[in-house]
Parts: sequence; structure tokens; C-alpha cells
Amino acid sequence: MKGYGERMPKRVDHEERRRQIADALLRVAAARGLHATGMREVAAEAGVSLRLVQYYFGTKEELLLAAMQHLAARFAERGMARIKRLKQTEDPVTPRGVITAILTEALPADDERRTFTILNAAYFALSLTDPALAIAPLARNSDAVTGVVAAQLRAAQAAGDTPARLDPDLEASGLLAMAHGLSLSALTGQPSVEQAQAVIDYQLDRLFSAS
Amino acid sequence: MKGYGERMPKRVDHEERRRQIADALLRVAAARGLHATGMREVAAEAGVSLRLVQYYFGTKEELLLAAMQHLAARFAERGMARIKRLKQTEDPVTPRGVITAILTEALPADDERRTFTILNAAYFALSLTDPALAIAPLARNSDAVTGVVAAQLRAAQAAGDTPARLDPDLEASGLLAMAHGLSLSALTGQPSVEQAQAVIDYQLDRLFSAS
DNA sequence: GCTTTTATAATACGACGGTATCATAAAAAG
DNA sequence: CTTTTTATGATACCGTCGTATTATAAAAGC
Repeated sequence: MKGYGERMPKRVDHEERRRQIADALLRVAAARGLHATGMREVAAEAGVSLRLVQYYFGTKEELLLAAMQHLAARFAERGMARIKRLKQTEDPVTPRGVITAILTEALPADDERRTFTILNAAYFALSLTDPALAIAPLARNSDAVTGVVAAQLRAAQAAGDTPARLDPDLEASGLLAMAHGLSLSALTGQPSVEQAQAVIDYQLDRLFSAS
Repeated sequence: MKGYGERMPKRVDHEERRRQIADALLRVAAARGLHATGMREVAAEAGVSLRLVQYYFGTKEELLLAAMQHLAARFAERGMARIKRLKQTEDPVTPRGVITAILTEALPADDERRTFTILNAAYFALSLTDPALAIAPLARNSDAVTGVVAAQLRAAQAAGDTPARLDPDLEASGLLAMAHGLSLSALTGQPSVEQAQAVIDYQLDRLFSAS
């Protein structure tokens, strides 16, 4: 890269610091709420001075935006890792396996996914009224995933694992919307994560049964 | 009722005023966001003085809570009306008709439902981090609706309109989660309301076909 | 060794928001 | 008609937040 300066920076990587601060914001925001998170709190959480936060992100809006993109990137990364892990353990990677992994990954089953779901909801709500916050990164992810699921369904149809009369695109949209809705509901514990998982499994059973 | 005082109040109804102010908050919040909505703005929107808002709702938290309950009540009311209307127009009320009405009602197809969806998302996100905001009213609504859908599915099974092997509870949970997810996504226009409707219709076709 | 970059510290400022206070109008009760 | 209760209006207070400013230190390159 022809980077951000002629000479090397003093010691630390610029992007690394930005990530560190953005992570701090996400941690605080997941606990206290996105709007209730102040610059001073972020600085304290990141273990740096307030001035430094201003140094790396001139304005709060910029920080919020960068943190959102960071969040989307982290989640996409995690999704990729999940698929890669799937390919290593499960020898013949079935379309059902991939779809199950995707839908399940969205559930707030552990701390990381729970905070992700919370932050996602917070950013989504914020973007509905704050024009400065483009919802682009999240929507882009979602679109890509829908495409993957639809493709897997087509593959399953080609293999005869699922009825040919199904519409892959409509099914994919429905499944992802369901997973999204279940994730949000599961945050409140109604239904529980286990029940949400049961609903997903049930739907996939119905999809991949002979019928 | 053994109301709010021995003598009649001066001129206006207490509850009516509270509704008026709560409605004003919801209108402002739908446009500017829940956290960005101040007491002064609410007062201006309601056409009353700031002092009056304080008079009817001592604190902002109280106002937020009351507005949420009011919102939930309004939505439940609208749902009831929709069912009642259905019973009048569609002579034999089929389970599918009821379920279609419920799922479709959640979509942000007109201004009122759109603002409702936005406010719902905002309150939900807020309740995730603000312990003072119980999510009870919304969850209660959601639970009741799930029960209704499951009951309709059972009725359909009894009538032979849908396969007996289906699990009504899991199907109901899945359908409502899907509708919820679709509504949120439709707020951004991806997918559009029409596409979301298509997904719902498709799923119901699949449910109620012989199969 | 001087300059640039990266960092901290302390503090200031202007705006806004929730809340509180003071004053008052108007209607019902006696 | 006076008193009391209810309803309302105008404004003051105080904290917090985002942002800006100034001074300073230390490590890395030229």
C-alpha cells in the first residue's frame, strides 16, 4: 500500500489503534446503549485519553460509522470462519449443513453473538432516523448471505435433496428473515435460544424432507 | 371507575391529555429517533407547554414508558379491527385468512404501520440496554399472537386444509419470526414491501397446499 | 540534533436537556 | 364571594456532552 504518510509512524499501527478504539465503543455501547455512549467513556474503556479518540476520529459521528463498519467486518469474518471450519470437519459439505450453519450463526447463543445482535439492532434503529448513518454495510452483508443460501438451495435441488418446486429465492428470503426475527426475539429469552434453534431445525427438516 | 379525584377535574379529561401527549412523542420519535426526542419538542408537537408535559408525566422515563404502552395498545387495537373487518367481508373465515391478515398487518405497507415498525424497533433497541424500560407490553402482544396463529393452524389441520404432521407451535413461531424479520428489512426497502408480501404468500401457499 | 508523529493532560466553551421553581388563571365548592 | 383545587405558563438551574484549545513529552526518522 502507498499508505498514509511518507515516513513510518512512531510505534503503533494507525489502523490497529482505530480498531482498538472502535472495539471499545462497541463494548460500551453493547452495555449502555449506542446513544448513551459518550466519547469520554469510550476513551476510558479503550485505556486512552479523550484527546486521542478525537485524534483518530475527529467527530463522534465518524467514530460511530467506523465502529459499525468494523462490526460488520468482524461478523462477516466470523461467518467465513464458520464455513471454513465446517468444510474441515464435515467431510461432504451438504447444502443443508451450510444453511444450518448460516442460520444458527445468527442466533445469540454466546456472548459474542449476543453482543453482535444487540449492536446490530441498535445500529439498525439508529439508522432509521439518523440520515448520517448509512445502513449500507449491514444490508450488503445480508444480501450476500441471501444469495449464498439461495445457491445452496439450488444445489440441493439439483442433487434431489429438496423438492424442485420450491422457489430458492423466496425460500432463502424467508429463512433469513425468520432467523433474523428469531435472533431478536431470543435476546429477550422469549423464545429461548434453544427454542429458536428448534424452530430453525424444524423448518430445515421440513425443507429437506422428501415431502 | 373510582377515578382520579373526588371532584371532577376542571375541563379536560386526564387520560385524554395523556394520550395526546404520548401521541405527540411517538410522532416526533418516529421522525427524529427515540433518544433524540426531547421534552420541549414533545410539548411543541402536542401544542402544549413544557410544564404541562411535566405535569402529566413527572419524568421523561415515565413518558417514554407510557408512550410505549400506548403504542402497544394502539397496535393491538388495530389488529383486532383488522380481524373484525375480516369477519365481515370474508364470509367463511378461514384459518389461512386470519393468518394472512396477521402476518400482513405487520408489514410497513402504509404510513401508520411504517411508523409503528420504526417505533417498535426503536423501543426494542432501547429496552436492550435501558433496564428501566420493561419490554413486557410488546412481548405480551407477540406471545398472544403466536397463540392465535397456532390455534388457527390446529383448526386448519382439523379441517384437513394443512398436513397433520406439521407442528402448529413451531410453525407459528417460525411464521411470526419471519414476518418480524421481513417487516424490519422492508423498512430499508430491501426487500420491498411487495417482495416481503410475496415471501409471506409463498410460505402460506406451501403450508396450505396438499403436499 | 532537529523535526515530525504519537500521545497525554488539563481545561474551556457553548449548547442542549431534564428537572425544578415561581407565578397565575380558571373553575368548582362552600 | 371567597377559598381551594386544578391546570398552565414562563423561566431558571445544573449537569453532561461534543468539541476545541493549549501545553507538553517522548519515540522515530532525516
